[in-house]
Amino acid sequence: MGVGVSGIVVCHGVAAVRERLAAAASAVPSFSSVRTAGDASELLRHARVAPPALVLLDAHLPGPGPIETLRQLRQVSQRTVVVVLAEKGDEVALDRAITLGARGYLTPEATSSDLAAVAAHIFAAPVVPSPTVPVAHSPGLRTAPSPAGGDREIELTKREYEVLVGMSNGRSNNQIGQDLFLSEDTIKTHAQRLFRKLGARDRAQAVAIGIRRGLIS
Amino acid sequence: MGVGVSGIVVCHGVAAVRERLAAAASAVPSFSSVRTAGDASELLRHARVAPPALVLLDAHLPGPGPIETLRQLRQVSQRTVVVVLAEKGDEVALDRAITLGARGYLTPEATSSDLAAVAAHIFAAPVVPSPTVPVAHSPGLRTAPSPAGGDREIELTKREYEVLVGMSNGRSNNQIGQDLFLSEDTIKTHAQRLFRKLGARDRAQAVAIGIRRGLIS
DNA sequence: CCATCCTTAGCACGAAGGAGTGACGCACCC
DNA sequence: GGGTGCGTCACTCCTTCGTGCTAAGGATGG
Repeated sequence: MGVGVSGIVVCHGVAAVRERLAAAASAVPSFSSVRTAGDASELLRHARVAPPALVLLDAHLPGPGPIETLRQLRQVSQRTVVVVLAEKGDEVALDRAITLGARGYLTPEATSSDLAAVAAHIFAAPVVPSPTVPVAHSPGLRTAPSPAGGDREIELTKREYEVLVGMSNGRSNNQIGQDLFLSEDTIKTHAQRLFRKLGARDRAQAVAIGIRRGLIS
Repeated sequence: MGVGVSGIVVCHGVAAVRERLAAAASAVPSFSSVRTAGDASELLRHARVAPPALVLLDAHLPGPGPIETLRQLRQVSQRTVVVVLAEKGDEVALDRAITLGARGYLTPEATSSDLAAVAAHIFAAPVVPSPTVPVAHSPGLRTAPSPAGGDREIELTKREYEVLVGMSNGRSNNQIGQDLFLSEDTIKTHAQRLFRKLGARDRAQAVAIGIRRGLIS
């Protein structure tokens, strides 16, 4: 039985293909909230507004191309599953897409049952320990080494970590400085290095990245 | 065999008890980074700087008292396991502490082996699916309904959710406005209500709370 | 119909945040 | 010895954020 998949974006340069696939997707019972995008920027806007669970991505997308699009999509929506729309012979684009995290491919002629089959395969629920027994109520320290991964490891210094923790608790730079017996300017310096390391533009994104990567909890 | 527990804070009003317990904790092989606190504010400072895995908390803490302290600690460090230090007869304080998330109690005379036993019990690793098989590499949509919990559910409106997602991606209010075809001022309004609902002081904390509660990923 | 909520939007204001730069001490390592 | 990275602090400059207030339209539901 199919797992519910909420949030699908069909991204294809050709309106006819796009609409046909969207209709096919809407016909899948376990799918909900199907949207369409005609180019990369539209897809990214969708992703920023409401990260989709599944994206069907045109292998011959106009503009930046599917590879760059995939890369940008990854930055915005890490957990989104991407399936590339390509013809059988299109090995090159496909390989590069896979290395960037695409989870498979479909031909643009895919039917509803094709989509359902792919989704059932990809979204097959991994076995998860039941949280019913009291023991599992435990917060569980370090259950898995690192749920994230993918990119290279980021190592924070002690100070950077402490500053990041403070940020995640809604403390101002000044307050963090008081917590650590440091001046606010010093916190700003650490914050700046922290942002560079994490690739964050501000503290909100830094916290998001930090939690997603398991640097803080 | 004991799971490694890194970050222990012994918080007790009496220096002698505190030090003795800290020494006992340091003697446990699987424990590392043992710190002490003489009152609530010291404990909270420790927690803000580096969230501990385990806190031994005096049931008769001076000042705000252990209940209020526990409540504040919960806000700063959600995953920290708290064990209350109380005498056998102290049912009242104990009950209230348990409702606030304390995981058990010890007498102030606890020895190293007591601590080790408690830790082994509490930090017993829950069964976790091995991430070695390729299937488990799946991002896994909605594997568990909500890993967090505890407090009451927070319901965000569509707009609030979208704004929160934007924040977590490091977008400015102005940029979020462009993503949603809204004015920056409108984003501010949504942000304000978002902060209220989440109990956040700024966007960084809002993102932290949002992710921890599973509102966003 | 009225109450309530969501949504949108504006304005003003002080408080933070973030970029950039420079500087000094310290530890480590080649 | 010199390079590198970390930690600390200061200073400027500009941008952004967060808050308070007000207001109005639409949807919903009793």
